[in-house]
Amino acid sequence: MTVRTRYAPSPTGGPHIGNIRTALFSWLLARHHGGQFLLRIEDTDQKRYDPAAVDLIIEGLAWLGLDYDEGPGIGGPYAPYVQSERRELYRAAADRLLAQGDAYECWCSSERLDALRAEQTRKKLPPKYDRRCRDEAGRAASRGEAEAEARSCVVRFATPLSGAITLHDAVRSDVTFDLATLDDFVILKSDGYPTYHLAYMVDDEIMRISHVLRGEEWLSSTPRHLLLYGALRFEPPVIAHLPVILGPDGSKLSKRHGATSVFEYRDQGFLPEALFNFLGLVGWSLDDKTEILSREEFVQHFSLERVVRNPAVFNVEKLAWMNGVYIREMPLDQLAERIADRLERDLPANVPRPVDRGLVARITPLIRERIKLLSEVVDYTDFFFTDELRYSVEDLLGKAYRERPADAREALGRATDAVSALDTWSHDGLEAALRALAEERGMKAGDLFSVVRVAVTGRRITPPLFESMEILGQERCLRRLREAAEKL
RNA sequence: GGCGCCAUCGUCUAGAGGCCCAGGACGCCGCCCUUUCAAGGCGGAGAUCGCGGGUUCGAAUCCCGCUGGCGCUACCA
Repeated sequence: MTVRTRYAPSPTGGPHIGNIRTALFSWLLARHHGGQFLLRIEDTDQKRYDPAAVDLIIEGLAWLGLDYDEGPGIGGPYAPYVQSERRELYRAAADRLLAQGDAYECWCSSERLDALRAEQTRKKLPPKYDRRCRDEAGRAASRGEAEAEARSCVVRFATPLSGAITLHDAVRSDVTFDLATLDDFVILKSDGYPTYHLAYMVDDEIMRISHVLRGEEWLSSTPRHLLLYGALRFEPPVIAHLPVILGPDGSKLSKRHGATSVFEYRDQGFLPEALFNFLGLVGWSLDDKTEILSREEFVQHFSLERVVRNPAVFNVEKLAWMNGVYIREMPLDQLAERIADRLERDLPANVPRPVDRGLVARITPLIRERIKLLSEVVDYTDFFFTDELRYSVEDLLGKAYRERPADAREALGRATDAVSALDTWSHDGLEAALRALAEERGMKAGDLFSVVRVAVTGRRITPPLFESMEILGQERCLRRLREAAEKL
């Protein structure tokens, strides 16, 4: 049997970190077995439909490198891959169930349903549809009312009133459900669109999906699905419910916890490689020590057996650490390219674009072990690109010269002299000259370097000073040193 | 309220009866290196394995109960 999995998001917004983890696991499973991974858009809820979402979902998958074999845009043997374009299929399935007596039309108004629910909740009873339309008489009555108001009907599945059904979940032990707790759920809405329950399985059947991976929030609706598979005579796929991803407070990860869209992480300067690695480890592990795995290693080792059952809190700090690891391990030329892209967007508007790639290439080795996120780049490097340094006198003096600005001024003056006397402008020449100066004047080398640092870069935290000065060049450094002295 | 899932350091996890008075990683704290900041090296604190009962010569690992957290309970997915 060839393994075919899919990512079937509802286009209601950008790709959520939780959904994308499910996509990642599904992709991994398919790739591990040399099978196929498909993308299918489940746009059956017109009220929440967001037309921009489909492109965002596709872009998010591409950014993470989750390529799909069939889906919108690229087609495939079971096209179309968008549910709103497949409505006759669901209608036909519903008709079959109607004909078999496994489903019935329900003409109840939403007002009646709401009132019913309210009443049940008030009495502390489980809210369930009362099956008024399940028998002929009730249905006729409801239908009369509905036609008077020109309302149409929904189709409900007729669940067995008793019995039990058990799910053999691929990551959990068997889960048994009491059918008496179920109600007759809607499979076809009054607007003619199917609900998720009907739509996904009709498509999975047609598209020959072998494994369904989804979030644990679906576990409680699985007994309905099992019933539906049976009534439709579908062979159920392997079903695996993945643990939910939690926010720091232990509730399901959502907007109020901060970033939930993969694009928010991208914009914060996370690398797709790092997010891939990190997400691959939320709910799955290789062994007792491996943290860093390449895409290929994930594909090679991934298995449903090692998916954990317990929910996981999303640990952004660890993701940031991992991002740093990826930044440090990335080949310099590749990193330089990403840094250049990032600078184009983060540098002040008056810095000419495109940024000087040669310059970026020289800077990259100086900052690569100092940054965890691409977003930190600009603060480390802006002084290479602009002469508008904004620092205060306090920054310049630092702790060492706070009480004696005159000494700082003198130090700067002597440093300027020492450095202007240099005939070769190199970092070791600079260091030798300034160390000699400190020695000669009885200054702490660190104190001297610190004033020079702020004078030349405008910042207290910078890449290595002498390398930076070498790149900046003699002329610019001298000018900045003099400007600094004038401030005192 | 009902149904269901889950339960090992703050967090992610390893652990499928003796190898565990519990291993790794992030974070945290020291020290070293050092021109700032990092990175790196070394070391440390941190979990009586939610609680209570069993089973067993022996339990984090099996069983039962409890508690807690979470999820679902829509003509949303």
